[in-house]
Amino acid sequence: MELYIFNTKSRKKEKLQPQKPPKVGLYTCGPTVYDYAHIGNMRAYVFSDTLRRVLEYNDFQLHHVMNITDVGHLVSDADEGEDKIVVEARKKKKSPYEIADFYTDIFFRHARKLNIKDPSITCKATDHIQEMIDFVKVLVDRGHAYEISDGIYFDISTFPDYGKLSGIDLEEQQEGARVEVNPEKKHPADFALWKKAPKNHIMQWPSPWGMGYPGWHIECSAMGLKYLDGFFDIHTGGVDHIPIHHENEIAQNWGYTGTEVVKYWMHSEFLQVDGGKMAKSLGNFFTLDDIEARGFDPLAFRYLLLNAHYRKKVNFTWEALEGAQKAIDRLTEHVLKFREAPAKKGCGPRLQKYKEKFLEAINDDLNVPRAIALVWDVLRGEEPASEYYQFLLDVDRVLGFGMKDMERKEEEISAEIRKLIERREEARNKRNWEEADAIRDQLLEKGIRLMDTPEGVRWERIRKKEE
RNA sequence: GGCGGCAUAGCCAAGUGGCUAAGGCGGAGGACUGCAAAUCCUCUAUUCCCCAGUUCGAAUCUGGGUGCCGCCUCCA
Repeated sequence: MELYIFNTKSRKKEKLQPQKPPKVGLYTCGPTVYDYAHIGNMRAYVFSDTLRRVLEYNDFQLHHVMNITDVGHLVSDADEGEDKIVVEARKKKKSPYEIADFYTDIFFRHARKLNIKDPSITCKATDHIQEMIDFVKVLVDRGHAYEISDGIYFDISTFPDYGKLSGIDLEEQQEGARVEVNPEKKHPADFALWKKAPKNHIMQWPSPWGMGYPGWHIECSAMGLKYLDGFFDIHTGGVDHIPIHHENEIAQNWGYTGTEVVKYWMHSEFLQVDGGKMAKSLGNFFTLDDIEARGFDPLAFRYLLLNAHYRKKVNFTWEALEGAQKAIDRLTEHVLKFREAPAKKGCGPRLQKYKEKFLEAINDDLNVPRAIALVWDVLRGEEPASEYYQFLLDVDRVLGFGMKDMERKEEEISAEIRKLIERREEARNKRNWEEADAIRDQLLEKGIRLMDTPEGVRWERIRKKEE
């Protein structure tokens, strides 16, 4: 079975042919850790996680590298700005390293709640300053970079293919439309490889060009080349990275190696909220903690994301999340039924069909929504049998809903509620329906829903209505 | 100003030339139940933003229109 993925560079689905099969080197542009990662950020990582899971499902040997950007992101203006982490540190009166560690921890906590697997290697920019300096030195030596008063810049005029990835024609770009261009730069699109630090800049390191700190794109090149042994089979990121960040990476990689080191570029689309951009100023800026605070399961959010293709914008609404939560709750119920089911003869051929269709879906540029539909076909269309349960566990290697560990929600209930449930049982035994129903309503008010099953009463906590 | 994307049922969304337009949520009806809940069954887009065209055949291709969104700053 062949795996096809959409390559941003060619704008086509291409058959995956890694340089050294069965190995696949995957690089993911990781988080900038000066603030909370929001649910839009998390979409990008659910995407790269899905990609790696699909690769693993196809028996590729995965080598997955992700960076942690803990330095070098300017506040606003490209030339006059200040490191975002530094600003944050100043505000909170902590060291930049403490700030970065704090948000890194939260990022991984959120990632794990979403069943995002840890990359093989996670690398921090601040741990690779020397590699970046060496990289820049080579670019300077080869004439791809030049020095001006505030730093070392890449000379894009030395790279004829600049703009190819995003299809940008440099001549037609409105130069400095939103940013003032440093007049010392040879071309407005020349970008910083190394910045000279003012004295009060907290994070700075010695370099051949004096004290300073690395430019914004160099870390991915330096660390990626180091940990992926000189070649990226696949490089992922959000679509916002295409025009600047990845374009610049390509340029500097080419300047450094004289060749293209990334074969497939893959980019995930944005998550929108209520059909528009998510922004702090609009008050629709959410983190996974917000989702949990409203009583939702992080995996409901995972379901919501996986229910849409990674190259399509997905519209986040609380109503949609409600639907996703319901879906995953029911999925859980079904999975449990299948787990408890005995073996059954004769499901082999049908099972085979499902397996083929599943592989066909995910290998068609990660069409996970189609794969999920298939799971429902099994859950709703087949008699529970252990063979199907094995199939579910198998596909869950890609979907990552944690089916193996799914359990009915058995949350803690207070003694008071337990007592009410018991009193209702007594009333029911006496066929005192009025009292029993009254207690049931009372419990519902408290967010407890009762279900009288043949095996006795069951209960579950329900989410309180929004607002 | 430049570039790009999208428009499929109340909501979230698959599908990109040809059997009956996936799936989930919601809704309706039925079974079950003391009544419910949960579960199960059935139904829920004669039609894919509009108009014109190509074609034996289009949600899918082409042209035009409308609407929405994003990017052009180191935001995934």
